[in-house]
Amino acid sequence: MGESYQVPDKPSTDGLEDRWMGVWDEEGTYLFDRHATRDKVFSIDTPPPTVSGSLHMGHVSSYTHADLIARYQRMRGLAVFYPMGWDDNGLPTERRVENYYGVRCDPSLPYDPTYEVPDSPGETKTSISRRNFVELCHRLTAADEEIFKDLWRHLGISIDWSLEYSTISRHAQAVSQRGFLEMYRRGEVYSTLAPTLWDVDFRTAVSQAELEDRERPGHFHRVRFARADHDGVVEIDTTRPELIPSCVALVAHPEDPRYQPLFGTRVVTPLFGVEVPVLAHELADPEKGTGIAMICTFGDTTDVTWWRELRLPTRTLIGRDGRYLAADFFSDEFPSRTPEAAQQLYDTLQGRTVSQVRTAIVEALSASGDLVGEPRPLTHPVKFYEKGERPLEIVTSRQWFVRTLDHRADLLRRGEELDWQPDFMRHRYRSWVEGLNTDWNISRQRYFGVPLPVWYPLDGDGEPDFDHPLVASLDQLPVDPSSEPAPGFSEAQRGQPHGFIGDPDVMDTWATSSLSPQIAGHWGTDLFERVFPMDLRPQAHEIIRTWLFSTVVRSHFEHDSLPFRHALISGWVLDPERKKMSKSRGNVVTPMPLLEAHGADALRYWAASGRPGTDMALDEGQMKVGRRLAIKILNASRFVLSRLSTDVDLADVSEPLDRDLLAGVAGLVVENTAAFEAFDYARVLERTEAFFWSFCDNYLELVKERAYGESSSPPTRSAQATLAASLSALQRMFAPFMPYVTEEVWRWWHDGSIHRAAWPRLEEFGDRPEANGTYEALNVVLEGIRREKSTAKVSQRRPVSELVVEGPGEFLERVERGARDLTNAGVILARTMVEAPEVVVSATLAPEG
RNA sequence: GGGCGCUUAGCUCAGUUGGUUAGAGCAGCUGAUUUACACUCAGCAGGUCGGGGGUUCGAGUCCCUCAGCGCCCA
Repeated sequence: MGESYQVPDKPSTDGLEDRWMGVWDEEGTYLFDRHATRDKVFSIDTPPPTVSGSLHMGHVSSYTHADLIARYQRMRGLAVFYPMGWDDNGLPTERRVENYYGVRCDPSLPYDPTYEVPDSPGETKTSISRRNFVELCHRLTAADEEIFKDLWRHLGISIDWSLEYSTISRHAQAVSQRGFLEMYRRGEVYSTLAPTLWDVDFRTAVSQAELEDRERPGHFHRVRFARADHDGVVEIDTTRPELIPSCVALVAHPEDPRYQPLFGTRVVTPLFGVEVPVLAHELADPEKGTGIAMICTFGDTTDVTWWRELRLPTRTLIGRDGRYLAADFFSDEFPSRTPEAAQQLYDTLQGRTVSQVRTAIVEALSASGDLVGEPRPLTHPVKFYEKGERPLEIVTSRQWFVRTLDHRADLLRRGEELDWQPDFMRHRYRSWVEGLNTDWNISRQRYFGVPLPVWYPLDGDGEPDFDHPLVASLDQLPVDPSSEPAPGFSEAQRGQPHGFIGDPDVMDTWATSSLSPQIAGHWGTDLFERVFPMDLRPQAHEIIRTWLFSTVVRSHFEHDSLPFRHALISGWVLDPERKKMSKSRGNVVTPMPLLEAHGADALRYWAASGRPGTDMALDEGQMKVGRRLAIKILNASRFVLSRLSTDVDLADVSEPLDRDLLAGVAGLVVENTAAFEAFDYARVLERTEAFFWSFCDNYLELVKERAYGESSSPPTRSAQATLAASLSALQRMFAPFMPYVTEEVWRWWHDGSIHRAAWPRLEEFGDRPEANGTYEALNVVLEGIRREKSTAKVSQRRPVSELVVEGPGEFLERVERGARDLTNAGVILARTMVEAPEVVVSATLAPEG
């Protein structure tokens, strides 16, 4: 035999991560080939994580899943476009900056170039200018991004870091603003003054996608309205008596016989004496309360629907800070029959919060006798901003909207077109699109975001003309309308009659991240044509209605296509007791300590057991198993390679056992390839691992003497060639899962990275060996021998003085074909084969000594 | 209220189109021991596949129904 490979004496998993991470950087292992044509590219629309959030095990799991696919496709020979973005713009960052530095943004303050950040946040928040605030946002997110990047790199996520971007970068801003302008040009966005869901603490509009219902305790109050022209009263039930002064009508179902006589008549609101009509509408629920409800402007989204469809007046009470505004009960807006009393009461309410007013009104209703009975407690769903702490109010404000409702049918069709992994996730998308009830509000009254690239002309009185916005030109992007003048104007004309004002708002963060393919792919360049539509969108299921939906919307408008072909949806990581991890439960596990304790390959092993769409429990036991597998790969590779000739030849594979083993490997390759194509990475790992463990415990035990005997006889060469071919394929099939240990063992006998090596193909195995049952038959006999020895509590090396194998003729033939290896592995001194219908193995053990 | 998913060994999960006696890993128990690996190896034990009903020669798998858990939408 020729020379053998140089392998370490005592291989270890320690230090593999630092070594190979550096080598991959130096060698550019994961760099995208920018010259590859679209058919040779596999492109991934990587989720840009919110860097202001904390790192959690969900990141480890979800990004590992995507990386498994990326590594597989790279080994298939495709140029993998795998960028990384950071979502750093938006409210989460602002909130983190406010808490981290103890500051608050006050846009009315001038920029202070000498501003120094305090060492620690003070008791009360310091007000700083918008520009100072934005600078702090940049500073903190830059630091946060380094922490995230460190985890991704250690985990071995095979990102091409030259493609890194962030959603607040100038490039992303330019793309985002261009996307807006293109939609504006085509009439897909519009601005309007409309009732809008509003968070009174963050003082910004929020979109339907950011809502969540929370069960909250409340009370039903039965309130008496007097009929305007007759004696008698109408009783309504409401959970929001504080809105009585903004009541504009009562409403009941048109079919409801109790209220049909009242339709068209008028009633008078209690306490405030305002006359309002009684109207009919299908959305009134006869089952709820007394079956007749008050419509206020605005208590909830149903009020908005009624207000719009019944063309009711607006009586605004709640301001953007959640406190009661001034109201004039002597004016036409609040036409009161008893203005003095109404005004007197209302003046005590002005400036107070919603909950304070509720208490006051209930007291007043009680005193006036308009409250019927006691308030009845109930639990009901209340709409909250998902990041908010107080119920949303509805305020009237000017906002930019993307037209989604008009395109519902097209968007549903896009959802059907998309390949969902797992398939049932398509229901999430469908039910969301079917339930859309407002267009997508993309403007936010916040600071750290992409500005709307829009100005408004001022008339002679200095009033803005919102219906004729001035829009930026494409070549000036990115643009900040609050510091740059509108096209055709000078900065001196800002705020002047016949001048302009800039739109003060920024875009919703999803309005930017919905363009992640265009940002990462550099829309407008040849790169974009090479990567779009993306092949894969990996993401978590809770952002189907936000990120996935909004990306589909933008791509549908802009490119008349889906933004990606396959959506790979990850489940959640639950704590070891299968409870959802949350800060309030205090059961959140951060990845870095686990990564240090078990190693990246081990964490990836655990993550890879989570199938798409399935929640998985955090399981350190699985990580330990993963680490053991990594060590086994190391040791087995060392054993095989340390005495393996460097000039083996597959044509030398002649022994039936070897041919059978190779047939098994070839079958595994076929299965694994099909499973990976179906995104079933978990099955690939499971099967490869099972095969590999048997390979170590059975095949290696059977052939070690033959393979590493002194001679270079045909049986020895056959075993060596088989070992080389099978080890090579197994290492490569493990490579996507355990990038570090496989790189280590691969480099013992190859130049270049295993992660650039070819995924195993059937053709590698020469003349396609066919299974002949030898391996299986020998394993059955070995198992019988081992059982005898184990039962006798003796060493597995104890010789068998007499082995009797009974079984069908075909079985005995198979055993006979591997008799030499069996004799070596089982230490068999004598053997008898007996033809029989059932397989029975009995071994007489030699005496000790 | 509508929808989706899950329920298999103590734990975490496989189980492909219905087909021998339902599998794996971990944990448990019993052993082995020095040249690949103690981060090892061998063996053993452990399940009326959530309940009920149905289709079928045959059901963990298909249908109906009930229950529990989780989630999505309204």
